[in-house]
Amino acid sequence: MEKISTAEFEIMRVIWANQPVMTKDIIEILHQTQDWSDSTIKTLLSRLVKKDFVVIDHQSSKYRYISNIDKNQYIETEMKNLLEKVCDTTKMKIIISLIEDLDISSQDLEILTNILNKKSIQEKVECHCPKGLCDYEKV
Amino acid sequence: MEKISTAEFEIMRVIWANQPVMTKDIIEILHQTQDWSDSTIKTLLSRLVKKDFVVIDHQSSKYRYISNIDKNQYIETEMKNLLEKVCDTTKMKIIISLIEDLDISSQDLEILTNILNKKSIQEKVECHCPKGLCDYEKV
DNA sequence: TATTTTAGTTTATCGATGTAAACTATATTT
DNA sequence: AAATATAGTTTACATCGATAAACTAAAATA
Repeated sequence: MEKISTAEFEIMRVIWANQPVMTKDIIEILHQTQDWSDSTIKTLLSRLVKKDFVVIDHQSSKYRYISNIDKNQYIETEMKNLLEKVCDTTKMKIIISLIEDLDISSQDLEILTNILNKKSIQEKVECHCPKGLCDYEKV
Repeated sequence: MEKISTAEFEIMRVIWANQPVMTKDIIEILHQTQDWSDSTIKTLLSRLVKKDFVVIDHQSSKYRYISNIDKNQYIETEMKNLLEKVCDTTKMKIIISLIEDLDISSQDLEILTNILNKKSIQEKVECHCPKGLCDYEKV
């Protein structure tokens, strides 16, 4: 999958939060946090369009940008990719560490509890690492 | 923090799983999965040493490499960085999605349940996004 | 110790990313 | 329609990452 670079992500943030939005506004909003020239922002924006993360909404003969991917979906996918890099036996432990730092609403807790109740719990989770590439006993 | 690039990460995998390990073995193991020349592997290895992710274990006058960071710790940090990019109100929802795809052992379930029980649950989690940069109502 | 192995270093090329000036085109307003 | 504001494109350059050849150094072994 194409990736969104760090700088490009800052553009995406603005689009996600304000779409449909025009260049002028993107520039204005970013000037509050980034010390970038207008040109830089335009370059990044055009790269995002080229990568198809952003599309142009051509209503009323104006250029207004809208995102072509869901932010949370994108982050979730990236997180999944990271999780794939560790042994199956360790994934849940990492998730638990993340949860320790989060605020939880009663609603989310309920959803989570439901999922946990429905899940089939195993005595032991199997490691599926390729030979010579597992480290779970060593970490 | 310095980052481990995609290619470098493949070297780290081998080191984590086989440390202390010497270049020859790293090369041999990687040849099973990567179509890289020996040179490439050596270059990547030297960059990792330079970035201090890997150090040399100089026992018995041999070069043996060992990692200087914990793998799970590294992945966890990267995941935290990703989570920081979304609104506080959404973080837990993403984590829940991740959990849906994971196998859970009874032990991990117990740990998680304990943590959840101890956590103070809020009626609603507050959004702390900077003005004009939140999208939680729009996603 | 002379010869092989195995390692480590230097140098290089190519594509992606960060950053931006300059130039062209299209809307909007006068 | 002319003038101005806004947008979009081209070009550029420096740095970083992926990839690797070539060369040097240090172990291991014959």
